Amino acid sequence: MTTEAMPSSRERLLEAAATLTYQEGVNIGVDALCKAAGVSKRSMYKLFESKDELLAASLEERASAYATTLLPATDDDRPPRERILHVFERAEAQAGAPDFQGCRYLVVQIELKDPDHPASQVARRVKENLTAFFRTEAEQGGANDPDLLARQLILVFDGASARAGIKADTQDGLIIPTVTALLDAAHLR
Amino acid sequence: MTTEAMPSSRERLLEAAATLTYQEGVNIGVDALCKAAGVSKRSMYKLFESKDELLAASLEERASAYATTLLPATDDDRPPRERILHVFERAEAQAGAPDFQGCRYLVVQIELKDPDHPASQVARRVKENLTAFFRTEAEQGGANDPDLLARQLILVFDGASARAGIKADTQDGLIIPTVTALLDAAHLR
DNA sequence: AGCATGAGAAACCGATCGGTCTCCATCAAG
DNA sequence: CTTGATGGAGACCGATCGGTTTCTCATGCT
Repeated sequence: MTTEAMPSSRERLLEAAATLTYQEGVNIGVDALCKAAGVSKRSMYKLFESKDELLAASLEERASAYATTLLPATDDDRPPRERILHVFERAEAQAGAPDFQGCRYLVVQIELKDPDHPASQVARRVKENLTAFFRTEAEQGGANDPDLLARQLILVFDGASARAGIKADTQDGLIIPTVTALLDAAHLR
Repeated sequence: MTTEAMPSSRERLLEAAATLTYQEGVNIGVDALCKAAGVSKRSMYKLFESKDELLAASLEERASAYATTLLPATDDDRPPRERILHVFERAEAQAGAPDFQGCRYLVVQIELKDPDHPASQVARRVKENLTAFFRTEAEQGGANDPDLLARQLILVFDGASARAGIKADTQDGLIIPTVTALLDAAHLR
């Protein structure tokens, strides 16, 4: 039972990195991260090569949970249209949270302008996986141009995330009609 | 003639701030800004209250040129649909530039998470003006729900900007079909 | 009991942050 | 020529950056 109650230094660092870089930006200091995690810098630098690697690892660790949250369950046998809409319903729900600042995988790529940064590479992979899901569904659903539809959907997904992150729009009643219009235009079943 | 040849310290600072914060992020140092502008810190702090105000002023100064570039000419009497598409054609052209990093007014709001930052306020106003243009055109064009269409369009606009900024998509043949689908769905003339 | 290991606290490193201040060269008015 | 205002160069301020090192102490193994 103690296995759950006491997260390791590594887990606490990953948690603090995910939370603080999301709230404060990637320029948050190593001192602040370690203090929040209750871990000394010495220990941190034994567990991770650098701050950059810590940031990348914290994104990596959340990647599967992120996919699980957004994507329909593996035994979900609804048609592609509903499976795609499911993703946007989840996204809309997330965007409604008061502390939502936009999809972390988008934000981190914008803040770190370097595409070669380890964290940027993790973020890019996460987005590519989501796009691949859209493309597969678009093919399954017989869309006119599955690749175009997938690109349109990730475009709307990231746009909604960015707009919600800067609190430019409540998004109420915005995303679903937009996605529906695109699905209709592609004649997706 | 000398009026053009020799930009003032103020102009050089605004230019350097716009260029460097766009390329390197808002965390670029004051030293670097002043060095790039060929202006001493002493002079900079006489011309501007703070780095934050310099950043805000540099965004403000580009705002009208930004609108002029994107929006159709005042004597452009094409129907709303073409006037809206004009904006996205311009945006697509900008996104194709090799050094394009996404709309600066979006990026600056994401990087400065504080909505009260003077630069964030300038950026928000610029976006609101663009949204207002979309809404006006949507009304003129008899869209089903002009407000919804305007929100959808700015959503796509920012999404495309963000995706292009992180170089996630070339955007070739993506934006125009997407916007067209939304205009059709809204039955815009 | 003795000793190696590991980790936390914190000093320390050079660099840079935003911002202020001193020094000095320039230049125009008298 | 003298004087005073201007502004550039850059030292300087305390704070913080990412990262390293020292010191200390608790733990556990033999």
